[in-house]
Amino acid sequence: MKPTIKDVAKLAGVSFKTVSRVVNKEGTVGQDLQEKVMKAIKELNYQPNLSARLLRGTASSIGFIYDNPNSNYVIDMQRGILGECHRQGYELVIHPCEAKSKTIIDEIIGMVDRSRVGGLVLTPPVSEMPEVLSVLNKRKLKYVRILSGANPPDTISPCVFIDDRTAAYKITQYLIDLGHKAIAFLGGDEAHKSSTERMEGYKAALKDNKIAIDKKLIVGGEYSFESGVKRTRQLLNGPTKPTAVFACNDEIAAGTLFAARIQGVEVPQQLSIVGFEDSPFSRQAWPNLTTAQQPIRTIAQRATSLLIEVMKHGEKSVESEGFYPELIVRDSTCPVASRKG
Amino acid sequence: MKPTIKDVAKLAGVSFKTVSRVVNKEGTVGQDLQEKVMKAIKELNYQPNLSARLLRGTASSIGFIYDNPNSNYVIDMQRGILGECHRQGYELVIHPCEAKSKTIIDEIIGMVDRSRVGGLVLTPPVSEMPEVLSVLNKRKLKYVRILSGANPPDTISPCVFIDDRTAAYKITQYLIDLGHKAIAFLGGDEAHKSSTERMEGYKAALKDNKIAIDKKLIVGGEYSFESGVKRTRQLLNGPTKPTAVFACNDEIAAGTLFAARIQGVEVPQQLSIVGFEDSPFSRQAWPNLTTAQQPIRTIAQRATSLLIEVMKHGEKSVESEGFYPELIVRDSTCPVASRKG
DNA sequence: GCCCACAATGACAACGTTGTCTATTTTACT
DNA sequence: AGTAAAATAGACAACGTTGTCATTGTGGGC
Repeated sequence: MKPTIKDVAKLAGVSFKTVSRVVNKEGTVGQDLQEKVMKAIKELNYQPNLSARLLRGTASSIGFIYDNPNSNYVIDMQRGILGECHRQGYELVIHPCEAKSKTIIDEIIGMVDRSRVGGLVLTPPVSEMPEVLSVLNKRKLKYVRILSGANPPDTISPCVFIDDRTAAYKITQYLIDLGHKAIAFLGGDEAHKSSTERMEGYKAALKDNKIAIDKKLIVGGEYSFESGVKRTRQLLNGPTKPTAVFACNDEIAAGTLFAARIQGVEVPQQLSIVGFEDSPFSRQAWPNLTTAQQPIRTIAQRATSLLIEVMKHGEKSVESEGFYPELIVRDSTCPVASRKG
Repeated sequence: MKPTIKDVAKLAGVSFKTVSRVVNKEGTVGQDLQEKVMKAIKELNYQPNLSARLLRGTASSIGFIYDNPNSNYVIDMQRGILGECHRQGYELVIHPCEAKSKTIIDEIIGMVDRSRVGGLVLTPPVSEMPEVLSVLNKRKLKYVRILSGANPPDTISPCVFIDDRTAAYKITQYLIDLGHKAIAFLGGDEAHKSSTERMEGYKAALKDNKIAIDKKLIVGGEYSFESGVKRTRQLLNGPTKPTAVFACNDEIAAGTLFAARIQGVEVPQQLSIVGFEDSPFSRQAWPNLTTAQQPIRTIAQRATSLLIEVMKHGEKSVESEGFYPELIVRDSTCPVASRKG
C-alpha cells in the first residue's frame, strides 16, 4: 500500500541503502543518483516510516509534559511546540499530568518508555520539581525546561526562562507612577516559581520607591478565577482598601474585575487592575485589562528547537535563552488622582 | 537499557513468543507459565515497544484533526480524547490544520502515512468536508466524526452528533417566553454546520410562535469576539433594535456584551444575551452569560471510544451517538418587561 | 493399545528502517 | 603509470515485536 524505501529503490534503480542515504542527507551519494532518487521519492510520495526509524534507535518524536488548568496557556504552548515539530519533522506526544500526584515520576517514565520519545519539553510546575529532573538525569533523558527565573536560573540543563521578576517590577513601578500606594498583590499557586518571582519583583519596586510593604495587601491563593473573586472580596471588605490590584495572572484579574463589579466598585476609577499573561480574556473583558505579555508561543517554539538540538548534538551544543514580558497598558488602570474627580 | 520481551522470556525461562502471547492475552498459554511470565513482567516493569508493534502492523495511536481557533474547545476535546486514549493504552498524535487550505487532504494523508495512526477523530469543520471523507474512505482509513446534526445525520460512517438545532430552538423559545420578539441572531462561520443548524432552530422557534422573521436581525459572520463586536455595533445603530441577541457561540456573545457596554446599553435590562458553549468566559463575564452547555469532553471521549472499537472490530460493530446541549440560565437574560421598569 | 485431534509451546521470518562492513570506482600524488 | 587514499555504492544484520508454521505432549474414541 504505502510506498517503502524499497519501492523507491526499485523505481530509481539503486539499492535501498542509497535511498536511505539520500533521505537522511548523508551527502555521500553522487549528484546523478541523488536526483534519480529524489524524483522517485516525489513520484511515489514516499514518507519514511517513523516506527521503523524509532525501532532502529533514532527517536523522531518528543513529549510535552504539562500540568496547567489554563487552556490558553496550554494551547499556546502546544501551538508553538507543534509548529517547530512540524518544521523539523518530529511528532508530538502530549502528556498532561498532576504535579501533586505521588506517581508522577512513574507516570512520566512510563510514558517515555512506552512511546520512546527522544526528549521532553517540561513546563511549570513540573519543570521546577528537582525530584523529576534528577530521575530524568539518571536515565539520561534529554529535556528542555521552560521556567521562571532571571538570567540562567541554574546550570542543571538548558532551559528557556522567563524573567517574571523584572516584569512584575515594571508593572508595580507603572502603578506607582500612576500615584498608587496601596497596591494589593494577589499571588498564584505556590508550587509555581512564577508566583514567587512576581512577588519578589513587586516587593522590590515598592522598596525602591520607599513604600512600606503592607502584608495585609499580599494575599496568596491559586491561579484561578474563583480564587481571584474570593480574595478580592476579602480585600475590599478589609481594613486597608487598595487603590490598585496586581493580579498574578489574567484569570485572577478576571476574578478581581468580577468581584469589583458585584460590590459596585468602578474599574478603573475606583480600582486599577493589572493582570499577567495577555490572555484573550484581557482583550475581551470590559474594560480591557492592562497586563504583561508573555510570548508563550515563541517561548515554546524556542524550547522545542533547543530540545531538538540537544537531542542531536548534546547539552553542550546549546545555550539557555531568556524572555522578558512587556507591559501592555489598556483600560483597567488609571491615575489614582482621578478617583477624587 | 529498557527491558525487551526477550529479557522477560529469559527471566521466566520460556520462549519470547510465549511472553508475547501472554502480553496480548491470546489465552493459549498454560496457567503456570502464565503466572511465571506475569511475575517476570512485573519484576522488570516491562512495557511493550509501540514502535515495534506498529512496525509489525498493529496501530496503537490515533490522530486528532482539528481546525478551530477556540482554545477552550480544542483543549476540552483534547482532554476527552486523551482520557480515553490513556484508559485504553493508545497514544495521541495531534494535528491542527486549516480547512481552507488547498493542501489539507495531502496534509492529512501525509500525517497518517508518517505516523501510521490507526484511526482519526475528526472535528468540525473538517468532519463536514465530503472531499476529505471520500479520500479517507478510499484509503480505508478508520475514522469517527464529531459533527452537528439531528439524529444520525447520515450513514457514511459512525459519528458522534450534537443536536444544535433543538438546542437553538430551546434557547429561542426561552427568549420568547421572556417576552422578547425582536431577537437578533449572530451566526458563526458558514463552513461550520453548527452555525446553520442553530439558525434553523432559531427560525423554527420563531415560526412556531408566529413571530415574523426579520432578515435585518439575522447577521452572518465568524465565530469570533471581534466579529461579535462589529455586528452588535451595526445592530444597535440599525433601524430595528433587538431586545435580545442569540449569539452562535460564547465568543460572539462576549463581543456583543463588550459592544453593548461601549454603547452604554445595559445587560440584561436593555438587552438580553444568550451564548452557546458554556465556556469559562460565560462564567467569568459580568454578568454571567446565559448559554447552552455542550459536554465537549464527554463527546470527545465517546468519539474516541467509538473509534477504538471501529479500529478493532470494524464500522459495523458500532452505533452513532447523539448529544443534546442543555440551556443554562444565568444573568445575561431577563424578561423584556423589566425594560420599562 | 493405536491413532487422531487438539492444546501448548517454540523456531523462524517478516515489518521498514539505519549502522557497519566490504567492494568497487574515482581521484590525486609520487 | 602505479599506488594509496578517498568517495561512492551495496550486502547484510539488527532493532522488538507478531504471524505462521512446525513440534511436542496429552487425552479420548475406537
